[in-house]
Amino acid sequence: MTVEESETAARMFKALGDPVRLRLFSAVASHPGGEACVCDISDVGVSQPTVSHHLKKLKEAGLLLSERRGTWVYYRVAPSVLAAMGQILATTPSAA
Amino acid sequence: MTVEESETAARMFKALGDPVRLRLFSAVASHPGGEACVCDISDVGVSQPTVSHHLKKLKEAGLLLSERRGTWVYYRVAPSVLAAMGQILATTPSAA
DNA sequence: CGTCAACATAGACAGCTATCGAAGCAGTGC
DNA sequence: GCACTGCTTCGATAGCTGTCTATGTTGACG
Repeated sequence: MTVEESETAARMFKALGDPVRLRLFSAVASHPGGEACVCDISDVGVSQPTVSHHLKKLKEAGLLLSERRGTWVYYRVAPSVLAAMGQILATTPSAA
Repeated sequence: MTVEESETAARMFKALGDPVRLRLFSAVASHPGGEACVCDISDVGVSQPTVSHHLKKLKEAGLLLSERRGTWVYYRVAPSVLAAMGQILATTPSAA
């Protein structure tokens, strides 16, 4: 594992290394249609600006994408992340 | 995803959310025999006390186990983590 | 144009964290 | 018992982070 690889992967792990962000990511990933607007998932126990802050971090880490449609902003899991999950399932020998 | 679940999982992600720790974990996991002594993996670009500090964090997160044998201390991936990996491979539908 | 709702940004602050050098502890071997 | 090696712990410090309140921005609707 190279230094560069470890830094990219660590950035993603780090983004998921907060309970609030993990619940937000999980909520987006498991939402019907594969996407959710902020108002759908902002009931995680912190204030609205804090939710926005965490979603920004998840976006910066490359885990989520956002798109504005009218008044609402919709978030969905980045395709590259889904691809990475598929990659893991395809390349892992049997069960570690 | 419950609050409790998210906190446990986030603790593990957070532990892997540092490039140095990720390389250490990777080095242990990919080492012949499934275990490695500190001297085998401590070439990650930081001082030796810092390596020890990171290994402690990985142990506290439940990702690694350590065992002293004579002068050396050996680290290996925790069985529960290996089991969790197997679980993911077994329960994930196809490719996310 | 004015108002309202949905999100984002700015600024501040307490708490955590990664890192180091120095010192301590545990075994080995002479 | 003494010195040496491998690793951990201690103490200090600079930098990051999660949270809040207050304020901006963007679009919808009369």
